[in-house]
Amino acid sequence: MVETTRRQAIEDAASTLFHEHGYSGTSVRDIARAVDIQGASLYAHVTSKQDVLWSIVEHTADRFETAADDAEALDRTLVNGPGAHLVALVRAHVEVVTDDIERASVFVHEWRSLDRIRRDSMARRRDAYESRFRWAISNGVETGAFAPVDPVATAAFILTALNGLVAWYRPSGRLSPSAIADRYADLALRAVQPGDLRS
Amino acid sequence: MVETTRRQAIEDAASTLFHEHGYSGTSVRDIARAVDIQGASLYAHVTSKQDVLWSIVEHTADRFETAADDAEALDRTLVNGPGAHLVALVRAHVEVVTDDIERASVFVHEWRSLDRIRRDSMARRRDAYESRFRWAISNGVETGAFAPVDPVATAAFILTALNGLVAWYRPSGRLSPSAIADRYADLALRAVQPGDLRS
DNA sequence: CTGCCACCCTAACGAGCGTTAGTTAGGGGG
DNA sequence: CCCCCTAACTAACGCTCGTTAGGGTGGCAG
Repeated sequence: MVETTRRQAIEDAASTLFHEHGYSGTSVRDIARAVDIQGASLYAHVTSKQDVLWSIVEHTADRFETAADDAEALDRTLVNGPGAHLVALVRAHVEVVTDDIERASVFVHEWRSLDRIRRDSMARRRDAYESRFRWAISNGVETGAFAPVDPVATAAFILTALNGLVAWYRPSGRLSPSAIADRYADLALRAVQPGDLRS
Repeated sequence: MVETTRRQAIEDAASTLFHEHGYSGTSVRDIARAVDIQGASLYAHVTSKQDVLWSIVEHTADRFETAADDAEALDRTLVNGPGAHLVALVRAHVEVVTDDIERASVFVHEWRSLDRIRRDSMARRRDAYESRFRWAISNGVETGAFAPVDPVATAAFILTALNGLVAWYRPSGRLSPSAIADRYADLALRAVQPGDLRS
């Protein structure tokens, strides 16, 4: 990662540490040490520890939303059907996560450490994001393209599976990001596939 | 929750607080306050904060393993086929989570806060547990009962979806534990169902 | 040469951390 | 009546926390 600004280097270091030890488990001096600076010197670049967390979380929220926007725009749901729509959302999500697990992990787990106002605003954005999945699913259910699954539970199931990537994905692992995207898109699509179950 | 011993009350309170604010985000004095005691007085019942976490995590690990044991014993895999096996594992997991989300949540998220030795031992147990899912899946793939999915990625997908329950399940929510178990078992089974995908 | 600005330093603040030590109050059994 | 046990207390330890204040240095623009 080639840093352009000091501020960016700090956020990168903070992302790594928040990912590994959580927000509460990371001290300002830990972050400073990672960029070879005294703890107090951080405050020349940053207004507070909260501010660093917020910056990471908000930026990552933007990335997820933009990726979903692009996927939906490119895919033109109405033309390609609900299956393609769901697959596009899944692939977009996997790509954002694997492109920067550390920030994605902070986004997924540490938003609870935001102060009340910011946490509430982030909760709304997360809910709106989840609604895209709910809508894609209920749309497929209504048209008969999908099995008659519960859209809310199904969206939660799929989305938490996608977010679970942050717990096990490693760039050096066996599966490349695109291989994971393939498998996860396949699993998500199968999960809503119509037909009687052979148990 | 009717407490029998003081120690149990402390672990209950700690589970709630660890669930809400994480291990690092919870102080010994926070736990003490929740049971109406001075911070230092906790140490009459507990040897350290780590010890409380370990106790919660280990006990919950036992519960997951026992539930899976029972499910497999009751289901007699070889008789009922891989689909029933996978469904039994999924239902057992959902039941443990919904029976005590707070402890389950601590188990899922806070095991990283254990000291090295205990964390390593817990990592091994988690891996062994995940292997049950991998085995059930690869077994189904080999016999042709399931689609030719990647057992490792699929087990991770399903298991992280199940663990994701701790992020959204509330006892007062719309769906009862058994309704969730139904839906999640259905989704997991569909995800490995053979057949060409309609996208 | 001067002034500014980005950058980092040391020192310190008050609060809180996990934990130890020593003590006290109350109650049941010999 | 005394003894010990349980369960809690207060006080304090050394350390770390997030954050503020104020000062210094080096390079670039005027």
